[in-house]
Amino acid sequence: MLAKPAKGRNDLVPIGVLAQRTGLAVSAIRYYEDRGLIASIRTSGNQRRFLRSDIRRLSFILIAQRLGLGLAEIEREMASLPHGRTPTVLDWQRISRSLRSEIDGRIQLLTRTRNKLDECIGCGCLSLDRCALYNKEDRAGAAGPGPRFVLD
Amino acid sequence: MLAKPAKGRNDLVPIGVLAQRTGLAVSAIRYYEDRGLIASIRTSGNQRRFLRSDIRRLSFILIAQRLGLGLAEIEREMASLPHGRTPTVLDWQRISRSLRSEIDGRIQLLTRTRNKLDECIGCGCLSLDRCALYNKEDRAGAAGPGPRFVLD
DNA sequence: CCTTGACCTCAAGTCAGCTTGAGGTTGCAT
DNA sequence: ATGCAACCTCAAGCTGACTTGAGGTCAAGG
Repeated sequence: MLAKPAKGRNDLVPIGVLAQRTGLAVSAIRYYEDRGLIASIRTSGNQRRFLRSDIRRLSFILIAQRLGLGLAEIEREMASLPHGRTPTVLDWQRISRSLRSEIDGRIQLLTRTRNKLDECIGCGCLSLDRCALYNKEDRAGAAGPGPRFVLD
Repeated sequence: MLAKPAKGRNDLVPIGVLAQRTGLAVSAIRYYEDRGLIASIRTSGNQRRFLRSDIRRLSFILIAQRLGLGLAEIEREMASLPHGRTPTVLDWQRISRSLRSEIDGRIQLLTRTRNKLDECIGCGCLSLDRCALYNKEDRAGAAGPGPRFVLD
């Protein structure tokens, strides 16, 4: 019994394993599948089986979410990572660079806001017309969409 | 009839004026009133009348939202601004400093994340166990809650 | 054989922060 | 006096990202 039918070299994993490895809830993974973010095949008993590499796909989703991307955006970004292929280093580099510039943008926005707030601290006007902090020009939300908001 | 009932020195304004001055939708202002963020009195005909100073309260809400605070948090912060009193410069300073540290935190978090991402770009591992980007330690969401998400 | 736990589907619920709609009233200018 | 914009209430809907619940199946160990 050295060459077991694919049990020792376990390529296909059930949903619970994915959940455990990623920290996601099972229901969340099913939801991602519905949304088309990951794919599965079914056993004869209709249970999902995922590729081990989907752990990486999920990791990617989690990371991207941390950066404030919504699932739709992630979906777009993921379109380039073929289902069932482990993302190569090159894939990952391309995407991380794109994420990096996302973060950069957010940091800049926040920094600008902070500077304005500093100007404002001495002022106290709170005038929508004059306040540097609140002008229509660059309303662009320091906040992004997010999964569940953990902040404390 | 020199002393008109408070018409010339228009202290009380209808909801539409608030909306126009703040850029908020009328429905949003009513919603805030329901939530207890601002208060109004009614005319004999059951229409809301707000204090002019509520423009400032609303401004404050808008600014705080931009910084990623949720209405509940804002409510808390506002508890110190008595209804119907124009926030003093001191009120505002205290609060803005508190907001400032909020922003600081967010910037730091993002910056840390960016650094980790940089480390990761050369790595490409995407391993949840090893990846600096994704560890349970400081899961704390680069994203915050937000009103409507405007990003582009 | 039986239980336990992991799995399945599908519908509905949750939270935040509003908006939309239906149906009705007020207030101000002409 | 009348017209009409601005106001009112209340209920329901929406987006995003899930969770929860009900009701059922599957696989393995004792």
